[in-house]
Amino acid sequence: MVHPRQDRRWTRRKEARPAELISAALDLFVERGFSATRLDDVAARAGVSKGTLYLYFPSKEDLFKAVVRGGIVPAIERAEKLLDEHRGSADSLIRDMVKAWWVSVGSTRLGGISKLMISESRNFPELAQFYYREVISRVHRLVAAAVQRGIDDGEFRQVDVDYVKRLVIAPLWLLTVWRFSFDYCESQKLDPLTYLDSHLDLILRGLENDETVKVSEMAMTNVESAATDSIHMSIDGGRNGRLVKSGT
Amino acid sequence: MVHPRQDRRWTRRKEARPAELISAALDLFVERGFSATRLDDVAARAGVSKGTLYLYFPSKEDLFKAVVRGGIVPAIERAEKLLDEHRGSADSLIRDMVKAWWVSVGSTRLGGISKLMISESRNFPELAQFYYREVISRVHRLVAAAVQRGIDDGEFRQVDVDYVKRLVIAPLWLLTVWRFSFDYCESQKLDPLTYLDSHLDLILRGLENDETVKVSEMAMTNVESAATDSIHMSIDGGRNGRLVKSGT
DNA sequence: TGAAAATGACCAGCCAGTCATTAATATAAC
DNA sequence: GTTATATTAATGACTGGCTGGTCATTTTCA
Repeated sequence: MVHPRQDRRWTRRKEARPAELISAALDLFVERGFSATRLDDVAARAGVSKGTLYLYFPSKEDLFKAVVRGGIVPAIERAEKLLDEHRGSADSLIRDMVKAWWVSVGSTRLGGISKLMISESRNFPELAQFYYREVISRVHRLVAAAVQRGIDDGEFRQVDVDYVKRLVIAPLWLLTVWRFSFDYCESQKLDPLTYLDSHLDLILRGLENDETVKVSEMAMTNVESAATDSIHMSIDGGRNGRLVKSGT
Repeated sequence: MVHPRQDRRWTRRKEARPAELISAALDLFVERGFSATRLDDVAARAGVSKGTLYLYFPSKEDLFKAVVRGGIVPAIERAEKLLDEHRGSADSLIRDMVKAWWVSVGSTRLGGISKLMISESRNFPELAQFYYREVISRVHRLVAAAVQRGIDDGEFRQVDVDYVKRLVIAPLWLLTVWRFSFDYCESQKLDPLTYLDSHLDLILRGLENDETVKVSEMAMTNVESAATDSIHMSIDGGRNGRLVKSGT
């Protein structure tokens, strides 16, 4: 049996094709949007012809689904694992989750998919539902669980997690969308890590189970001191676990 | 001189056309996106033929610019006036601004323009720059000024307004984008006003100039009381001025 | 009756998806 | 090893539908 690659240095074989096509498609979808992406261009970027593309994906929409499935879903699975295994304060859990998101999605090409889905959801409802089911609802569940844990542990005050989960996510969403739309319009660039840090500080401070308020109110009326250990802990928790400021 | 409308009940005359076309275009752009909107449809919705549309707008892109200019810019001007004329805490100023945004943009068709711009920014860079210049940068300036006022007055703690302004805006952005993309995917709808309220509570609490912490720390060490008036005011400010919960 | 406004058939170009054809590779036969 | 044959992979010219934009013609109105 003769080894398959001989005259051509590396005749590309069937197995590699789908991944190459998906990677090329991700680039172009993110760059130009779904409709504006030409399948000829996707094929060309993957080094094949359009006909070949159709050997592996029955339609443009299926190609898109494959892009989402291949990129985002694994990242979510990692985050779900993080939630399960995390030991420590809800504060640090949320910080870790945001950091993980930035490393594996936000700062990469995958970040562009959020924007892509926003853009195309109306015109491709089936795609939107797919994305909602496979991505958004899972992320929501993840964040809600983290916030709920904080409430149960008395670390956060009582809030409606269905709303708060969105408030935790919103700035992340904006960050990716921004990077893929108006970023280049802005002369003075913002630093993503500082931005995420500000967000975490602000929102976690907002969530703090604020015994301190009661203390100060009591102080105003009569009593001079009260148990403040737990507060102090949560305040401290709001300071540590910062994102490391290194890569872009 | 015979009055112009006679046989036809209200023969529409030149002056009304641009506004009618812009309104129809807004509907369709928001609903379908820029590329997917057919000029035939825009014309039909405005009750004219495509040829007529071209009498008033030289191209699809110009029509789009007119839509943005006509809808958003006036709303921003009102907000700028609000900033100038507002007397009171920065807390209530921000609440008022968010409320005004909801009433005149967020809850209306205009909200769809944000999503539209996100979607099309890459394919129409000139449009994106126009929008950035005329809308985004002005909104940023507006919010930054409000936050800065709070800092200057000692109501908010020292924060980097360039980042915080984005954190104030992000949930609003997400809300409109959501309404025009994934809203229908979700069985249990979220109430926009509760959402905005949660956001304001959380972020304004996060911004509070937290003398209380110092007070409690001091209480733990030695001193028994301190000036807490300003804190109390800001805490109170965090409770009043809520959005009225009536219309959708 | 003439000017202004409106029309809609038409064109040119674009692109997702198809398929008859060609190239590459595996298997068989000698 | 080599030739013959079968099978699988890849190609790219083609098509059918669509739509931004045009313009010769018709309608409206002063």
